[in-house]
Amino acid sequence: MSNLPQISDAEFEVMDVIWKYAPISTNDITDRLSKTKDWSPKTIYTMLSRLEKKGVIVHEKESRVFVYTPCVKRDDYLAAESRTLADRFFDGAMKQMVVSFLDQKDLTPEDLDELQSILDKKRRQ
Amino acid sequence: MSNLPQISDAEFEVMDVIWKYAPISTNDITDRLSKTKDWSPKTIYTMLSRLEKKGVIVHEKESRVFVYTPCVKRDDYLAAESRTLADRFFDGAMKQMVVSFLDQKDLTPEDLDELQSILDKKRRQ
DNA sequence: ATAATGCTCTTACAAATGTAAGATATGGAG
DNA sequence: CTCCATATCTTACATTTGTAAGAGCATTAT
Repeated sequence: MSNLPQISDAEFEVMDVIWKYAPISTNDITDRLSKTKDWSPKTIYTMLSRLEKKGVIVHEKESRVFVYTPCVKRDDYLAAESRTLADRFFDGAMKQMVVSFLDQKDLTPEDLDELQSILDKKRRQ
Repeated sequence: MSNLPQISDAEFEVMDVIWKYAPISTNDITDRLSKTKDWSPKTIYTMLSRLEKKGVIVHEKESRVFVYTPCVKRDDYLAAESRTLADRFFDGAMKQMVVSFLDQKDLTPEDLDELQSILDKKRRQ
């Protein structure tokens, strides 16, 4: 589980639906995705094969359709991606990265308050 | 500055040297990179052209060699990348992302203490 | 039983990326 | 003034990604 394969932007979108709704059939996947994306079902099928080839999802035949399940956890992916970001920008120092995020404009004072209390709890554990 | 072009993994490595040492000549770039990477100088030259075509660096001719300077800030890139990550994994909520980072194993109790005090300072501002 | 429908499989093709070789131009050595 | 070293420019080619069309096969409607 430590060496997750690279998945592309478009593949991620598909993956994300699977993470949310698995086990989920091809048709349900295309239905969900067509709400936000303008992709042909054929395109989505290509993504599914590629994801399966990369080993991050598997399918089972349920009656006559395919039903997909992820083989890697979303959290593991997130962890891998954040480590990559930390490696690139902070020489691997997670803490430094978090510090830099605290500086970013996206956080309101209320957010900071909330973070503070979460941190408090966490330190007490 | 809001719409930064996509730069690839390999391009990023080159970019990072330029961010650190600009203004820097082609040769100095290849020298620096050859310490960590096993790339032909030709390969690095290709990266440089692509980065320049993408508009993230510029060069000046200094006597007979090229000297490169970035046109985008590393911090802006970091901000863009972290926003992308937050969009993907937390529907754009930076705060949620920071919270999830606090949960990650990479942070020691000392890190947490330090974060706490940084947060304290920031909230007081 | 056969045709139509609708899944899945195979193939396609352009753009981006990783990786670099060969061609060309130019400043400095002789 | 000519040649060479070396830096830059052009071209190349395999792989990955975005995007999908067409072929093949199985199930259902007639």
